[in-house]
Amino acid sequence: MPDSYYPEIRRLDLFAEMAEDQFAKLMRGSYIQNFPPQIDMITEGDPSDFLHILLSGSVELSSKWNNRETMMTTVRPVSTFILAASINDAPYLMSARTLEKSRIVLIPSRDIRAAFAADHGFARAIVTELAKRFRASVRCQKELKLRTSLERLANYLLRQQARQDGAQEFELQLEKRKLASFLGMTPENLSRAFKRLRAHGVTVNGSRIAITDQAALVDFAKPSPLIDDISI
Amino acid sequence: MPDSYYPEIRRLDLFAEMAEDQFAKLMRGSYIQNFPPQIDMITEGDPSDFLHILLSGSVELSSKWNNRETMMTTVRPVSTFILAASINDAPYLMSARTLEKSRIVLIPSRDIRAAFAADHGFARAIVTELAKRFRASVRCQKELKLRTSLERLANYLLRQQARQDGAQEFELQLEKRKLASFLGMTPENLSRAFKRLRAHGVTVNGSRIAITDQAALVDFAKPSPLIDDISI
DNA sequence: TCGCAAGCTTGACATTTATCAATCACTTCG
DNA sequence: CGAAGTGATTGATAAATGTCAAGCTTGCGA
Repeated sequence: MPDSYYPEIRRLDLFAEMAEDQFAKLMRGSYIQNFPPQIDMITEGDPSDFLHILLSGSVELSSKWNNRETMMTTVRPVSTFILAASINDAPYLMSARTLEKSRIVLIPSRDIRAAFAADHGFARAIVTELAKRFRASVRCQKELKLRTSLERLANYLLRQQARQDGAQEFELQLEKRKLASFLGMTPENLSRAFKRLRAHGVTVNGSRIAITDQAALVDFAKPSPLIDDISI
Repeated sequence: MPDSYYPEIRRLDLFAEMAEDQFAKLMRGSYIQNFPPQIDMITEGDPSDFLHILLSGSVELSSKWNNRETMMTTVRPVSTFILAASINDAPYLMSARTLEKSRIVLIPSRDIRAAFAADHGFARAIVTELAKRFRASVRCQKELKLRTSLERLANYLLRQQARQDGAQEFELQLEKRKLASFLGMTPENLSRAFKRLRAHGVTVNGSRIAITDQAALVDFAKPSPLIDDISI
């Protein structure tokens, strides 16, 4: 892999504390690949030979069962994915598909495990990262079990707003059909949910969302730090 | 904590590879407590000062939002819980309550983090454990999003059967109301679901389950290793 | 033994969500 | 420009799930 990508990757929490020589060694064994949009990169159930790092573009992780499919999460740069499978040398639990043209670094899982053994800063970073992701996953479960789809949408909008600097208006980062799948509902139901949120201060125009009555939306959504606050 | 408990704890994957002196040090700073049934030990949102190890009894982890409550999981001996919060020094995402009289070891989170830094075998065990739990959580999410409540129940029964050596008859390990909450449904709905499973080879008598037509149940439940197989 | 409490079940009904079909809006491309 | 395709919306309907109230078991203690 060309050295020019090193700094970008180095900036990730996962690699920030790693010793220089270890990092260089890890990078030397890695590949960089460019994928066009809508390419299936990973199929759930396959063995996990590489840790993936998304440098640019976007990737969705999804799962299937019995002819049904659901989007689990979207990955945005710069971020790793499939860390847990890679660490435990276990099969992927989710499939990955590019949404846009994407540049992706592939680090052999074997090298990751070796670096973990050799570099304590890296080991600590992996633990922190894994613990964070585990907690994110628990939050998702809580949301699915405790909230209706309308409440999930309302809280999703508040989270998106916060991510986009709290602006009153912002763009959805996902196609609506993908958003519906992510929230665990059908596109039709999402469409109706948007309509129902008008009564709680939300105006929709295509992919543009305006929160016209913040207080009303918050009052309805009842966001909780223990579900919605990604920083803890 | 009395030395007599050491071997039991030592047998956990988490501590198996730890150096003897590190392990002894960790244990010296720990407490052991006995809790009666139905005691709230941990409230979600509180800071996580201890890693907990359940030696005997059983504990349920649950979460609340907006006056609704759901059971997330039950912990059975010997097993740790709240590892991720403890590692990341973050607030608990779930509450813990004893189901039965329980004996629990409390290890200060600070000591866990110190041991992690000092003992590489322990660090590796923590990563393996966290990755395993993360994957279990992802599987739960997949199940919630991809399966109806009837399908979740059918697969739950197959998993329980496998855990109890594949016997044709076995006992539910949970009160039905708790099972309903765990599966993300109401007790009434669970009751009706059991009835509907009669058509797929399941007979229920109180908490005793008999799978009278294994093939029919499997055909309906369509268990998948990527959701149901806890060993990968 | 009786009676009560807790959990479970059942029925009737309401709400939520999904499905199917049709239409609309918008983009792409010949 | 106009046709075709894709995604979004809408309406009608069905299925899944929740709610409420009542009745049913069961086990325990007075």
